[in-house]
Amino acid sequence: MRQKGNVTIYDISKQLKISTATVSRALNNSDRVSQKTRDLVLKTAKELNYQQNSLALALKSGKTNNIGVVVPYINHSFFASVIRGIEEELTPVGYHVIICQTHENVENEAKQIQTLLNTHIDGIFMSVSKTTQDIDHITNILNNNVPLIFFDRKKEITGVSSVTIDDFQGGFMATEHLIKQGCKRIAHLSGDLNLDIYLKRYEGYLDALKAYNIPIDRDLIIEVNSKLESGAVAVQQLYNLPKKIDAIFSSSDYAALGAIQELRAREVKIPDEVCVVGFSNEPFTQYMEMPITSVNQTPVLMGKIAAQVFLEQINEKKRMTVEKKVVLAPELCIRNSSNKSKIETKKGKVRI
Amino acid sequence: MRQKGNVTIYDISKQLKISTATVSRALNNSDRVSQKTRDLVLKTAKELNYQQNSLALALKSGKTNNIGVVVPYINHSFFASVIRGIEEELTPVGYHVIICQTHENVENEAKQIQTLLNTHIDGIFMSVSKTTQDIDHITNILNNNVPLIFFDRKKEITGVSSVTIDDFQGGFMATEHLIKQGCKRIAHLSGDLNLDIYLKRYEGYLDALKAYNIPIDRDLIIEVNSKLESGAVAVQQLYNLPKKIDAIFSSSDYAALGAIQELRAREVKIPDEVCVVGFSNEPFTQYMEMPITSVNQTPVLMGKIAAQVFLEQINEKKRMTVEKKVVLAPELCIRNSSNKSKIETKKGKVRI
DNA sequence: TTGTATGCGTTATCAT
DNA sequence: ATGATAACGCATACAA
Repeated sequence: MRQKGNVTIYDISKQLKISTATVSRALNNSDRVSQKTRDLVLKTAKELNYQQNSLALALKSGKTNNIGVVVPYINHSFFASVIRGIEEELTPVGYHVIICQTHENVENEAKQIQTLLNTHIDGIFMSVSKTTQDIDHITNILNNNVPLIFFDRKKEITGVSSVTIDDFQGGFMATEHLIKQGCKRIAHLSGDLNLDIYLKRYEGYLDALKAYNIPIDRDLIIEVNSKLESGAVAVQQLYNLPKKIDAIFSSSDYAALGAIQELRAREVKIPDEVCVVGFSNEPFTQYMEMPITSVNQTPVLMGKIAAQVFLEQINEKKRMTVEKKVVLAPELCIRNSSNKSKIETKKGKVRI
Repeated sequence: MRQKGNVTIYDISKQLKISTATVSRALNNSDRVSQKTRDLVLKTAKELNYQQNSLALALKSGKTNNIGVVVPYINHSFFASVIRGIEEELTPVGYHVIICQTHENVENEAKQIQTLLNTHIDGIFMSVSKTTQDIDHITNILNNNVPLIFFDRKKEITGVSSVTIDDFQGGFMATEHLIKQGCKRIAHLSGDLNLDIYLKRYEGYLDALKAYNIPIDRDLIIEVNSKLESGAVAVQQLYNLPKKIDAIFSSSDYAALGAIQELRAREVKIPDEVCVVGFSNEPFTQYMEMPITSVNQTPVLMGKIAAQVFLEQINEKKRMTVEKKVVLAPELCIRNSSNKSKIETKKGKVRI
């Protein structure tokens, strides 16, 4: 008794007086059906408007054609753009993208992963939460034999592929740019150094200073969060120092903006007296009256590459562990907040 | 032969030497099991780390606990925030959120809906694409007996619930605010008037002018798209008119920003000579050096309400058609671009 | 209170 | 080339 009116291979087999097995074979382009029956099946399938029931297929094959994406917040510009990239790459090949938020909380992260595994997704893309130290819930993904791809924020786990940008290079490029603008006392607003991305940007900053023989002054390095206020507070702190700064490289666009607001309140001329560079290329950086120089992480591309890595991985999966680390080139978008001499956007180099 | 190592109710039944039916009943809190067996089942289920196979359940019940969200672009601030709201409301009750993009293209929209229906989602949330005229692919959702909730951009279809903001009120509030600032020649940058939301904002604008006995000047009404350039072009056009304007109400924040840039290029003082109000409360509006007054659509709330409407709907579903239209109150965020006299944010009223 | 048997829609194995 | 049937894991109508 068909209640939902959905037509199945059984309906086709009944109408054609053949077995469901033959119908299935015809539908799946098996070479073990005569051309004649195949045509007949295809024809009546179209007539009856047959749609394969993906649920039955999923139960049988264990493959749902769903993938999960786990991020801190889905409406943060960066993550939303990565997800866009993933969707655009995976939808055309038949996948559906399930999104989950962790709110930067490990417990949520673990719970989301658990429910994803329970619905038998075919893969998980994730950017770990800031509070994630313990990784049992992540290795659990691998134990379930589900492909895992990190993007941006990752943990070092063997057998897990990742797509990130070269944060070191980003930090280096930003700092080098400031140096070439003639800046000598360059402050750095770093993020939480327990997170790899912020550590790398910080190291890039240090390395650029060394490369140009500029002494490192620990007083100029301040840890902030990604809030406007903390950028403002940092500037206050910097202006309590005896010697003035002439540039700020911030690991966060929001902190950079807060810093700019505080500088302006102190009537400091930007970029003439102080140049400012942010990180992430948040949409607002380009819309300001004084657009903010920032490092573009090319999030949509990052999502697309992550999707491609996933597709490669499930194809190659012949009982062997595949691990691929893609490192995208950051792109320095030079804007008025640091541009004394009208230079153009600089691109870094890709490493794979 | 368990290949995936996944434990099933069969494993439990075998170990306990009882039937799978009893195990199933115990697991589902049926009252037709003795307390003793129930405890035993629950205990061994925990020991064996039993996880219900949601795929089998889905095949059996026809309910997947997945819902689909169809939007033009997932990384546009407004849509991303609505999705966030949906996720936060639905995840706690066991749903997964699948996202799909249409790129403002009807064919994509139809295709996305089709594949969603094919995976048997339990509901669809959507904001229609700008190019959508024909709605057969949308009514098709209802034919499949799948609950549909519109948010923001909707079509008039009986039996379909929707959550929107009161765009008319938003347009009215914005215009009234400008009038109270002393503005008399208020231009309006409208969006595509085929879309309901833009039409309503436009009507709110007209109504406010009438209410305050300000003559309507057709020359001051210009249709733009949501790009910066079109806002700038509109200003050029407005400044070709013999009489000067003293305010702009734009249905788009982007057009408003473009207008501001052009005004500034012409050295027009904002807000003293011209006040500007946008719509959508895009993040950048508050981060500018001169923050832009805008109408907040409270997108996260919109998503949460939409989710709640969905949950009500599937509960009440006793063969009757449920249709609920929720209209949220817009919130005028008054900022420097229109604030000659330091007023605070105004809230509208909710209609249900 | 518990067990047996069936169906959800498909594919795969084995037989014919 | 085609058919019969088991299996995927679960819930439930019906029996006992």
